[in-house]
Amino acid sequence: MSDDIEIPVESGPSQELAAELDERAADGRMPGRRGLATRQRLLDATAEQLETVGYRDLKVIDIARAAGTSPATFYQYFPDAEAAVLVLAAALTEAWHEELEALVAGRDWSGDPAGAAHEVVEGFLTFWTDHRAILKVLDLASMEGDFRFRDLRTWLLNGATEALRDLAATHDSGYDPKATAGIVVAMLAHVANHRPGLERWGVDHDALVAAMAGMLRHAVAG
Amino acid sequence: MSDDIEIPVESGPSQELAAELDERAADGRMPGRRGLATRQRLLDATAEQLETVGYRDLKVIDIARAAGTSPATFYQYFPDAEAAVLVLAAALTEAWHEELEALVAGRDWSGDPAGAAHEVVEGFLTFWTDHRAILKVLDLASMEGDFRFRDLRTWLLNGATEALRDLAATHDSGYDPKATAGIVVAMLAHVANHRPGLERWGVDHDALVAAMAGMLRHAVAG
Amino acid sequence: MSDDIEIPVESGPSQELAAELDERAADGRMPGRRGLATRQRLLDATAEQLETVGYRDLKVIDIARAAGTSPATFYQYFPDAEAAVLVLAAALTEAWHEELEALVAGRDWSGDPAGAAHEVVEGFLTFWTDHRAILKVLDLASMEGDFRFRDLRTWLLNGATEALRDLAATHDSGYDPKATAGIVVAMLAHVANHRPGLERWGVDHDALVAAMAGMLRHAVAG
Amino acid sequence: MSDDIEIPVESGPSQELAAELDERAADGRMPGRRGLATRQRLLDATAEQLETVGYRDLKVIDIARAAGTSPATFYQYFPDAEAAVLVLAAALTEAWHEELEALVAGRDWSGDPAGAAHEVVEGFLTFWTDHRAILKVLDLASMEGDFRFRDLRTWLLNGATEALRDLAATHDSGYDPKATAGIVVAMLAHVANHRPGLERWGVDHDALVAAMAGMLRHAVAG
DNA sequence: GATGAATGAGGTTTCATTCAT
DNA sequence: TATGAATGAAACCTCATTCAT
Repeated sequence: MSDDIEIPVESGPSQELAAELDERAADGRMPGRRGLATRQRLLDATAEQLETVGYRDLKVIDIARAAGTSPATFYQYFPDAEAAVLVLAAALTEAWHEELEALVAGRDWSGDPAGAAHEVVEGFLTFWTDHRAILKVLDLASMEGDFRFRDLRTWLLNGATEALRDLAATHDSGYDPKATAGIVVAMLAHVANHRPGLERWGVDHDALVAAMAGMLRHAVAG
Repeated sequence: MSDDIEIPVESGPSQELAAELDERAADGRMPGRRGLATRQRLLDATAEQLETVGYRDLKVIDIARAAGTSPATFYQYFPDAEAAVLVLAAALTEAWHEELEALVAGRDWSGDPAGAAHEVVEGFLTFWTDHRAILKVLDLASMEGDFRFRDLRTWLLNGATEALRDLAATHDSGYDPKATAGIVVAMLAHVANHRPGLERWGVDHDALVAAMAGMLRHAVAG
Repeated sequence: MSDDIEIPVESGPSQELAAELDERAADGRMPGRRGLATRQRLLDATAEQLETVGYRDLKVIDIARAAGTSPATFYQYFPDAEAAVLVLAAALTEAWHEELEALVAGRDWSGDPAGAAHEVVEGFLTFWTDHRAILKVLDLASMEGDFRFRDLRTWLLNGATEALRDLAATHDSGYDPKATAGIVVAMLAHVANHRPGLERWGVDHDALVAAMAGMLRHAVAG
Repeated sequence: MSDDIEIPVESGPSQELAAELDERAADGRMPGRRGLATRQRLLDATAEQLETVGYRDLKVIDIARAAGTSPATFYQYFPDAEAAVLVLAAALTEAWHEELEALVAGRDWSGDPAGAAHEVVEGFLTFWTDHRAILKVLDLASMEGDFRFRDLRTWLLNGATEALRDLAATHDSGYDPKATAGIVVAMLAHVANHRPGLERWGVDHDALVAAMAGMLRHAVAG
């Protein structure tokens, strides 16, 4: 283990992000009620575009159209399309960081480990599916080394991962609990991303969940 | 289980791809030695761009420049940038399909299951790291539902996945062997993609490999 | 000489300008105390922008921000950015027309022509340097044929030029006194504009002033 | 005098300019015959625009239209409109640097100083009028501190200015010959720029030339 | 009086793509 | 075979300007 090089994500995403996430308009002023509503419509439209056309083809002009405004208005609230995505990702992180932690930590692992594992897997897959558009961006941008997105991703998953690590640490498997936790989350994330492919290949949902729950339980609960 | 809707990937990538992959030039003729060399330079340049700028920013103009030619020449050999990527992906699939199968199947699972699992994990991570640029595209495009890339990805991993499934089937874990195999591959792939992130988070390579090997062994060899 | 086509600038800038210079707000009403203060802040901000970014990049949005207001407020007082510049230029003209005349006329040319010439040159350079931002606009717009700015420029310099002409007329140099006066002012203006360049080229301030004073004295005082 | 801080313009415009002036296209390659012709058409169109609409309103789209091409083509040859202007200015400098020097140095100053002065003034005014559009940019940009343009301007006028300095140095006026030369050139330049204004004010061409020639002669030839 | 908010309009810039050589 | 050259098309982005509050 090398805890010493661990980055401090316990306190939330980095300070640098703050500047990119604040709600001020292009002229530096804080928008009023109406402005914030427009901003929100633009964010909704961005999410919508992300689901329909993907990150690669995200265009300011399309977001604006979908929001019922003009590109000029978009630029009042965000410097570019990526900034809006970043806000969405931050909002997702904010909203789900603790929920995901609770998804793992709030289970009866000692009384019903199989049930706990099952619930975690189902909960995780549901979460991932519900938000796959943004999570895809988070994944992709992280892979490409974008610090802002990677920090958000780390923070989003951090609570759950640490809860899994703590669980894994309670029994001696002979493996690094941290590594185990990381791997489990990776497994869940990747399966969630590629579920359609797996199903097409002939693996149905229940079998998938059962097998993952089994692996999860074995890994963290012995 | 629904083996009945399983798509026939055993025989290699779909026929539709063939048209996109052939080596004929824009005028329908088969290029000669010199033409093929140019085509290859363009492919190499495409791979290079994929590594440096990523899929999202892949541009014909940059590929051509990197290959020391002009865009016009590029269009002699490929209809667009994606087509070149497709060729690269197909070549990777072609070259590694059996290697990956052998990576799994060619191990002494009964004699030294721990060693076998370890070798599979290491081999897989190495493979993925060496080709991460193209594999990233394969992943991304698969996630976005592109059939051509998804078929290639399936075919690339098919040998290994089936070998894992067969292994898993030899002992009764109570779980669907196919699901198990799919999950194991997913785990390997995702960890490979996010290795830098995991290491930054404080998990070093050896611990990661050990934990994955443990999970792999438990999943497919009991 | 063609005094007959001479335009009558003796009485101040043209009537046409009046409309552009009045202090009424966009709605035609005369602003009150608070409104005039805002207007003045906008003028100050315009001058500030002129000094920092120049005429070419003057933008209503920047003026408003620098004044601590919004563009909408700017349009309450001026139809566009140029109008504010015009007001600044007119104010400069108003304030300096007589001062510049006195700078020339109020000297002891018969008793101490060398001293008088020296004082005129120094005074002129100082004036020009202090107001170079607006004078640059006056120059540029005049060169581009804008009547409003050219009339202001003419009126600004008129008193001084005529005083020089009168001086030149008192002795017979054989040259047109008016031409002489115009040339002298041109020399002063251009040197003032390009002082940094001349100094970089290796001519220091004192040498410059001395030489100009010499030429000025010879031209107008024989 | 402070020759020690004199910048070395004897060898032509700075090296940095070279990069901005070379004829390579946007892709870094050297255009062929046809490409260079197009480039030249764009330069001509730029000069034309400069004369009709001025520097402040120079637009790539207008240049392209005037050249009978599209903006995209413009960007093949220049990074922006200013770059084209810079090329024009450099070409003017290149073409006239020696001519202007000869205009001063190639006169019979000892035999017919009045005639020499007259010819210099007339030649200078003609030159300036013929190229006023670009010279205006050179002046303006120099005043705004743009090194590239200022270096070009210095180099353009350098030959003539030094010739004037040498002349001034041959008789003891008591003034710095360099300052005198700089002032004379300033006078010529400014009068040339504002000739229409002076004529409107009632000074006709001949009187202007005569008076300037007189001043010039007195300043440099005693 | 002041200004939040919205946007039409228009120039900038980049690229994929074509075609004649 | 290769490519110089040109450009349509489309997105980006910025501002001047307006209007309702």
